[in-house]
Order: sequence, then C-alpha cells, then structure tokens
Amino acid sequence: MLEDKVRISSLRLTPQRMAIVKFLQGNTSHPSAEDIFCAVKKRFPTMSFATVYNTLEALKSVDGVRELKIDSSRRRYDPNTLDHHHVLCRSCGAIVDIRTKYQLDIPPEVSEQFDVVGNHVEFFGICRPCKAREAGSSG
Amino acid sequence: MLEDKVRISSLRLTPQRMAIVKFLQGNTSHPSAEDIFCAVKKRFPTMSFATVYNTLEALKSVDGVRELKIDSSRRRYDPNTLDHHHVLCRSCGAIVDIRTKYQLDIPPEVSEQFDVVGNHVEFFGICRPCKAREAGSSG
DNA sequence: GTGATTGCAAACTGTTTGCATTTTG
DNA sequence: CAAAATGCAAACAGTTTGCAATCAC
Repeated sequence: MLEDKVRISSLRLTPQRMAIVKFLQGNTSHPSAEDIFCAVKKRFPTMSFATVYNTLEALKSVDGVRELKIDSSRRRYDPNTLDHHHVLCRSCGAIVDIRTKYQLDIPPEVSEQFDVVGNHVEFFGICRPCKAREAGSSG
Repeated sequence: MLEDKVRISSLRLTPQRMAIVKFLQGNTSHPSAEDIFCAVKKRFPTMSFATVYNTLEALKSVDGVRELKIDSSRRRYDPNTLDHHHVLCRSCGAIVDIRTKYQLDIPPEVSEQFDVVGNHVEFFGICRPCKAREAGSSG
C-alpha cells in the first residue's frame, strides 16, 4: 500500500505529501499532475505544481507510483505498481486496469539484441457509454 | 508503401511534404518531429515545425504514419502502420520493432465494458550494447 | 539546527495557431 | 483561380528549475 511504502521509506512526511499520497492511494483514475494538483489544492490552497511534480518524483523513487505514457499530451500516474495492463477508450479517453498476466515471447532475432524484463499491453477500443452515445446520435 | 498512399490520397504533393515522406519511408528509427525537421531542413532550409506537424497530421489522416506514445517527453512517429509492437531499451531509449501478432484475451468484466479493437505491446529491457557497457564500467 | 521540502515565478520544451504569402491541381 | 500548404512568429500547455522561506526529523 502506497502510504506504507512512504512511511517505510526515508521520505519526509509533510502534510502536502501525505495529502497527495492519500489522493493517489487506491485511485484507479490514472490522474494527471493537474488532476492531482486540483484535488489536493482544495485542502492546501498554496499547493503548487512544483510540489506535485516533486512528490511524484519522490514516490517514483520508492516505486510508489508509475508514470503512464498512455496519453500523448500529458503524463498520467498510477499508484498500482504491480505489473498490469490498460484498456483505453479512444472516444472519451477512459483508462481501465487489466490485471491479467500475459506470458509473451519475442522473436529470437530480438531476444538476441535485448534482455527483456517486462511488458505492458495497451488495449484500445470503445467503452460502453461511448458506444451507446455514438450509436444513438448518428446511426 | 507510404509514398503510394500519399499519391493515391487527395493530399497535395508539395516538395516539402514529399521530402518528409521520403525521409519516413522505410525508416525504423521512430523519429520525433524534431528528428524529421532536422533531416528535412538540410534540403529545405526554410522548413518549419509548422510544416512538419501539419504534414504529420495529413499523413495520419490517410493512415500513412502512426503516433507512438513510447517516449513520455515527445511524440515519435512510425511509418509502419501495420499492427506491430515495440521493445524499448530503458538505458539508451532505442526502439525496435516486433512484428509478432499476439492474440490476447481480456477478462470478461472488461470485455463487458469495452469493445476492444486492437492492442499494442511495449516490451522493455536493456539492449546488447548498453548491457555490455554497463557490465564493463562498474560490475 | 540542518538538510529536505515548499511554493512562487520564471524558464524551458514540445506542440499549436494566426495569418500573409505562395503553390498545387 | 480556389482551396490548400508553407513558414514565420507568437501563443500555449505541460514540465522543470532557482531560490528564499519554512518545516520535519
């Protein structure tokens, strides 16, 4: 659990940092830095982006969050640091976790060139609500 | 082939556009906009980023290039628009193609929520040269 | 008390936009 | 000739940095 990781680590437990940790803990919305900033600013009106990014950097260093590259316009963060995968709705951008483990082999030409240590699968498609909306509006 | 796609399409064949197409054609380096800009500027000193981005947008619209999200600090582009996957070296950032097709199933709870139309696997690890260098320098 | 953290503002990087000029079909 | 593309510069969005004030340990 994220909060435990932070307590065990040598990171200082500042109120701002803990507020970010509490916001991220168990959060499956894959928030951006701005999402985090806005959420935490309610309690800490002086909160700054510097602190958000700074904290995210600290959390990454203890494997408390992982950075996602699923959105090309902004980084998103995931407090679930166990290996897992994602489905992305191409219409609304919703991201949902997939906890399946996939044992994927790569061709020998590639494994000669690379020591592969992991993989991440991004599935893409359309989510229920978007599909319904699109079917309803124009055909 | 990219050049054919552009000729068949209704996109106008400007010299700048064709230079970008020629640079991308068969290119497996997954270049960024800046890489493209620098390469093409040699022949077209007036080339601007606006034209690069504009052309990439045009090429995307005819499925002539795909945007990669593999690098969190910049978009990269891939003229190979057939479904394929990538291995990323976490040390030097090298990206290599994997043409294997993976038939991946997602859990029923998720397929109830999403119509999945495709997937992209990002493998990560360390490439030969980086591994050799790291082994040689400190361990 | 000391080194780490906060938070402001300014700097930076990659991408987008407005628009006058030029070009393609 | 009309519609589209170029290219410059300015605008933007997300992220990073410098640094004085503050805080955790």
